Amino acid sequence: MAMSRRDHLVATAVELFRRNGYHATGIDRILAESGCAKMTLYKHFKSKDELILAALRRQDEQFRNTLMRDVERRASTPRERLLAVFDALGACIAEPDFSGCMFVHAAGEFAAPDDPIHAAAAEHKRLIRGYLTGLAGQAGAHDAAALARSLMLLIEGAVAMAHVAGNETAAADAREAARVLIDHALARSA
Amino acid sequence: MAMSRRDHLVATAVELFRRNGYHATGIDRILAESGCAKMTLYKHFKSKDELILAALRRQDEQFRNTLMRDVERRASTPRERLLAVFDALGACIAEPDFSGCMFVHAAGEFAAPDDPIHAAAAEHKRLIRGYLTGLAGQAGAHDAAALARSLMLLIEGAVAMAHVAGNETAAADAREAARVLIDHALARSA
DNA sequence: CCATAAATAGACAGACTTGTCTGTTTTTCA
DNA sequence: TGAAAAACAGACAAGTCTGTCTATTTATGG
Repeated sequence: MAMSRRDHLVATAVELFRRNGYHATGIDRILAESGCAKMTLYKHFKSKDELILAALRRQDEQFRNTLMRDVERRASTPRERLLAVFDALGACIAEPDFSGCMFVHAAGEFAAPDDPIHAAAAEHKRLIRGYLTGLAGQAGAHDAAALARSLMLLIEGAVAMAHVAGNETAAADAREAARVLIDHALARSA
Repeated sequence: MAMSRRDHLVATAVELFRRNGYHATGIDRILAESGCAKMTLYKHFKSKDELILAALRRQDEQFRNTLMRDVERRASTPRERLLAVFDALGACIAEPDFSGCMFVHAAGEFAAPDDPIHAAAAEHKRLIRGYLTGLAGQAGAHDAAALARSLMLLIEGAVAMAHVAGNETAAADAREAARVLIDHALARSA
């Protein structure tokens, strides 16, 4: 089954927003790249901001699904899965067109916390953190939420340093630090 | 001594770029806010991009000076100073107009790694990391660079999570994780 | 005090932006 | 096949953007 015109538009938008930013990516560019007409876009979306929101929602779902599938494929025990998150992260960062976290960039370009776009980015981060909290709980951490929060910092930091500073070792650094924090959290809980 | 017209322009640009992003902040807004004429701007800077570069350079210097002064004031031993970095970070995040890292946002809006603006952001991160490496070395870490890289991830992650997701505990979480990583690194080196 | 430099206001060009409108063509589906 | 829906191309409006230009006013330093 072929992608609907709407989906095609959103998929193109994700790629362009991810690689070039939100304000710097014009509607016309998205239309040209996707081969859609302008009226098709404005039939499906009230405004560019709505398209941005749709792009963020799509990327949120796809990213989390890919992450969870990857992690389950890579490891079977909860503790190993916490570490496998960082292997998946490393693969993501190593991709040739890696360009940082489009949610962080969205929050940067739409800085007001009550902006729906900023709020969508915030929700994405909370969902990822929730996933980590679940894994940490399964692993037997005494304070699963605290472990998840600290691992989340390593993930966000690795993405930022890899993108901004081109730090090639970011994911590996994060994995090693995560191992120490996980061991510490699980030892304390035992 | 009053600020030169040029410095005033750059200081205003820093504030507006930091709070509202780069593409979203127009030249006219900067001029209105600073009370400068357009020709004054274009006498001092060849283009908006040059003004952005000057703003990043100014913020880099000011941020690192403030950080180092704060850390030295807060603690005296190298190990305590590594932790004090996170106290300074907490104060920075708690400020009412905190709006994330303008270098990360710059890299997001100017994604090409060879863009001078992206390069300036990268250099800022390397300088901060270098500062941490120095402190880690003084603290006696066996692999000072590795400890600095992991602490850097916590810092970047805390800034991102505080800004994107409004995570109030980010700095405290980062500090606690840093304590574990520092203890681990110093124990291994002893 | 006067000459030189710097900063000013404001118009202007040209390109680019989002979003609307019209009319035609294609697709879909019954 | 034929009617209804969807997508199409492209012009257009109204606004914004950066950057240039001119002409006037303000500072400054010898």
